[in-house]
Amino acid sequence: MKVTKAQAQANRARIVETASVLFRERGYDGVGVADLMAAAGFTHGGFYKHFRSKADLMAEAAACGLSQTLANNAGLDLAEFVSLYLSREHRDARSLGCTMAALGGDAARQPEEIKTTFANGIENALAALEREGTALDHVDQHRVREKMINLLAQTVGAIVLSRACPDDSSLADEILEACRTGMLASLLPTTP
Amino acid sequence: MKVTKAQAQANRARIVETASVLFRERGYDGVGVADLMAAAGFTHGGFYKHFRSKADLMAEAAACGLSQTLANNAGLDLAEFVSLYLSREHRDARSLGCTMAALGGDAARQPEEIKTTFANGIENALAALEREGTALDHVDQHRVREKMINLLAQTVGAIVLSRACPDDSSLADEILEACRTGMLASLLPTTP
DNA sequence: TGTACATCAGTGAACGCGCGTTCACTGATGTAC
DNA sequence: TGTACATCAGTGAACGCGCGTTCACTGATGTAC
Repeated sequence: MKVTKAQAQANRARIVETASVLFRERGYDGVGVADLMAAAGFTHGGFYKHFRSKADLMAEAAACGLSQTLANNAGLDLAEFVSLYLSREHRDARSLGCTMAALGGDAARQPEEIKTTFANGIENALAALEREGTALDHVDQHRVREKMINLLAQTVGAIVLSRACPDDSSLADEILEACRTGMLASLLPTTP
Repeated sequence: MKVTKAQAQANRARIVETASVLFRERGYDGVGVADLMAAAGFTHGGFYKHFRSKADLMAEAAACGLSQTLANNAGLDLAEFVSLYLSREHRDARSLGCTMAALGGDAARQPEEIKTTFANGIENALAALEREGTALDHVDQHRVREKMINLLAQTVGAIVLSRACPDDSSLADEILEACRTGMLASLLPTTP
């Protein structure tokens, strides 16, 4: 049952994408190689024709998820980004949402290779945010990067905390609302 | 080898405390019942004399860790809290640091019981922060809770992101610094 | 262009291992008299 | 207060199970002639 080179490459990419989704949904330890391969439409044995180990795939899936997160939010201005990111829809769609929020906590316990991947993902996210922040002329241009780090930390933290609450929890919604309100206000010119 | 009632109760408490530390260090899936009991100074068989299941212990350990976090930061004003929370020392001491930051991401994938425990922990943290925020008379008193949610989300998010970076990463330190600076500034009376 | 053969992506059984959990047992504690 | 017995926290071997990984095999693909 060999397959064309192009097909094999496409299959490999499908495994990585499937993994990036399943890991966000269930965590690195919550997805087995067999689960993963079945979800991608294969049997588990073929896994090692594509990857040296599960850890190797984890690193690739993290890179895939992080760049997908970046692409999902491309072209948004800061207010649009904050509104979408801090929506109930994003919070409830862990498997398709931000990889930093879904797996950032797990990354801390993973090998250096995965942490490096996350650091690159954070840098890329900051670069995109800084581009938008620079466009706001009422923001102190010497502090754009600092402000964008504040913004990223608060949005990621808000999603993490909101998801840690029970599904029907009013606190979960309040966290999103408070951070949305607070951050949108901080993006406006100061009106004393 | 029976043991006095008081001793048994103390042993049980030691298991819960040990668990709350190990879980923060390695995550819920990274600590086995046998590991845990050995770390607490017992053999694994006795575990089920104290707990119905590992999941039961996880909920108790979460409550223990969350209230320990609260106690650790009791009596600090907001500026002191921010400075300590966003220190490298706290970031690097996962096993003794904030449970929300260490396990908040994992809580999202845990049963409702654990999420309820986390929601209570978040509420308690907010209550403590609100008490301090109310003391600052330059803060709009109608928005104290909102501001404290912003503060908690940003501090937790900063630790999560900083820990996701490689150990020697300058980005990891930059995140802490930027959030410390930004938040301490936001706690001062506005000077336009 | 057609034929013969090597390659290798994908299959599915099997591997050792560590997990959560159970269980028969031990022996000091706590209790009944 | 002293003796006999039931209790039960803690022990350590054993359980089934699912994990990551390996392997012999299959058969279409890709290549050499």
